[in-house]
Amino acid sequence: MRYSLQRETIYEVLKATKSHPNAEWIYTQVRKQIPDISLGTVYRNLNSLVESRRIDSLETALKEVRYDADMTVHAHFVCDKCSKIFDMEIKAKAQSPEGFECNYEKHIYYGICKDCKDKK
Amino acid sequence: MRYSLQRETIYEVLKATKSHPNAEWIYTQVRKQIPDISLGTVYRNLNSLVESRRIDSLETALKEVRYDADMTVHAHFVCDKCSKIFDMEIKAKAQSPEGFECNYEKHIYYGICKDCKDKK
DNA sequence: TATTAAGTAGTAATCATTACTAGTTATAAG
DNA sequence: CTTATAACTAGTAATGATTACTACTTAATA
Repeated sequence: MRYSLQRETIYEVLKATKSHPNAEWIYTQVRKQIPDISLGTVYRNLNSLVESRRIDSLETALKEVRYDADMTVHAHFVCDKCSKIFDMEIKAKAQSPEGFECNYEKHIYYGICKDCKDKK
Repeated sequence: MRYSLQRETIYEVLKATKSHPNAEWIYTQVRKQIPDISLGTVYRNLNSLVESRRIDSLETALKEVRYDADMTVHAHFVCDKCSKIFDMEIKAKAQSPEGFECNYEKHIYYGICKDCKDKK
């Protein structure tokens, strides 16, 4: 894989937020630095970053794809009401079956976040 | 929610397999019992079954959506090569964070399954 | 057995994502 | 330093899984 300004900018933008954004948000942010970057480039690089395991992808209950550059092993809590995503410590641990090679793991908890519960 | 033959047939077909199939596969199977069921009906009912928590949905590394009627808490191992999905036990039970209401959880491990490793 | 709101088949529409094309550029070797 | 070339890009067109729509059907209740 060759160096590309577009890919590194995308990575830096994602690294700088804790908001677990979608591709459109990243596109908007990156355009502040590279105004003529194309949305296809954002998607292509997000995919290549996921594939090379520099970032993670996850999805909300409404099947919206979100991204996260924090690769320390942690879980996510996705609010079904406001779609906000919270980082969580890993509380559940499973073990790969004999002979299986596990490369990465995804732990997502779905429910109602504190803010949305309090609003009721 | 009213009874519907289509929904129950979809549920029974999914309940009867351990293959974690996609919507198309379920559609093909259900048509053996209800030949003129429409694909839209399958999607609509899979969504309503997920929403009412009678079934679970998960996705492969290639973003293909799969379904599972086994609602006992367990993890999944998704093979990045052959996309086959394996059930796994979860060793430690998870706990929702303070003030958060967790309704369901998803634990997915991605990697290479035994069969694909042996084939190399 | 009449009412009605939920569900359905069939088809059209959506839209997030991917594919395509002609041009650009990082990188490494001469 | 060239030069070669394969990776990458912008811009746009195409894709396809999923959803929306419409007229019709049916489960459930009184």
